[in-house]
Amino acid sequence: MTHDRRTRDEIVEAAHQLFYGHGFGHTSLSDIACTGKLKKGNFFYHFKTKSELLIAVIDSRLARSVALLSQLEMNAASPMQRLMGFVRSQLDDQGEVLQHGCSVGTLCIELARMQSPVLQHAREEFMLHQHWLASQFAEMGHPDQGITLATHLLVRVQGAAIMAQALEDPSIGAREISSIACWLQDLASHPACAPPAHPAA
Amino acid sequence: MTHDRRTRDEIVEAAHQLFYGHGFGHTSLSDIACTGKLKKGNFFYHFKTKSELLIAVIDSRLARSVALLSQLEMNAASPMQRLMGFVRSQLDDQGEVLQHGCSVGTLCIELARMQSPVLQHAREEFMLHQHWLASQFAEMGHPDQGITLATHLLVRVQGAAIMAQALEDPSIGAREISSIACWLQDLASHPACAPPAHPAA
DNA sequence: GTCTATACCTCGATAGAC
DNA sequence: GTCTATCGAGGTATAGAC
Repeated sequence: MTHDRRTRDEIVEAAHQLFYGHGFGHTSLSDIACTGKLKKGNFFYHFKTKSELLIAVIDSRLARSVALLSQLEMNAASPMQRLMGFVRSQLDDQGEVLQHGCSVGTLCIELARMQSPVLQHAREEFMLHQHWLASQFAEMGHPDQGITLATHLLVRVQGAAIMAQALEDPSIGAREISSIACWLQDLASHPACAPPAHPAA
Repeated sequence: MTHDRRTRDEIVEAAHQLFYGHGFGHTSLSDIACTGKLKKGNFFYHFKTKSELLIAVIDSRLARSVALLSQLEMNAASPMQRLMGFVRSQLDDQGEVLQHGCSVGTLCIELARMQSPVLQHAREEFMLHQHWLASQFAEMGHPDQGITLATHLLVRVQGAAIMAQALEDPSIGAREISSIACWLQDLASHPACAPPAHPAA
């Protein structure tokens, strides 16, 4: 039972790494088997299909995201600090995002193109981020535009991740961090009712 | 000879559509054969490998991009109008980009994950856009920051395309167009030597 | 629970008739 | 130049011994 659970988690972790680095479609069960100690034929004791394995991977990512966000809330006092903490966690020079792209974004794109029903589940991580960011913007004094501003922030983070990966230039991440910081500064100094200069509709 | 060329072009066009909509890896030669009149086994008279077909598709896309950019130069008088013309061409509500993502961005991501040598070729379209945009920014009075500003613009466009596709919400494109318009307005009203408020490093 | 062996499929690519 | 037939590799998934 417990042993069951542990090897299952090991499979999920190995799959997470490979799906992230090479994509879902281009990762075979043999690839996953190679990294671990298990043989290929044994996956189907733990998961009925490859898609079910993917769902488990997404669940594990969601749990990580929840942990990250709550850690940001504990470590940063102001909404502005929390927002910048989020941005840095995504676009850190050392992080994987600039190298492999954002795991959520790239997965969603791949699943959308495959017309996979799992897309809906993968999307939940985006929405988790979106609503957390929106609540930070609300606390900053922009309750009505929370979702809009959150989406705009995600647009920038995703765009930076793509361009950094496509052009193999991690400095794009650092530059976008600075740019976002400027934007948030502007936003914070605006009164709540006035339309903010930038991501307004 | 001429007939040769025409069926070849038809294959390239069909492949372009399918690679765009479903990705390179998830499009089989059988899929391409289904849309056209040719049988599968016949591809290899026109292309030695599937990768070679991909290169031909990229070449055709590059030609289209060149045509688009020169058309923008003809139709718009000011750099600002040209920049906005570019942004609209990418994020137009009717366009394919919001539905399928940007063809360049999604292809680069997929090829990077496959560690395909063709990535370098696919990247050329990004660089074409990047340098054209940079020259527009230079003409607007920001010659030193041309590439930086161009990259930032691409970050936003790519990000909007990803988020629109991932969340299946095309309105993200329209909102990002407005946001970029505001940013460019700000930029235009700044003197060349002063650091612009937003995408500065 | 983990292994080996294998069924069954689809893919990219080749061979050779026409 | 286009067709049919087919090969070999590699994929997901299953069966059954241990």
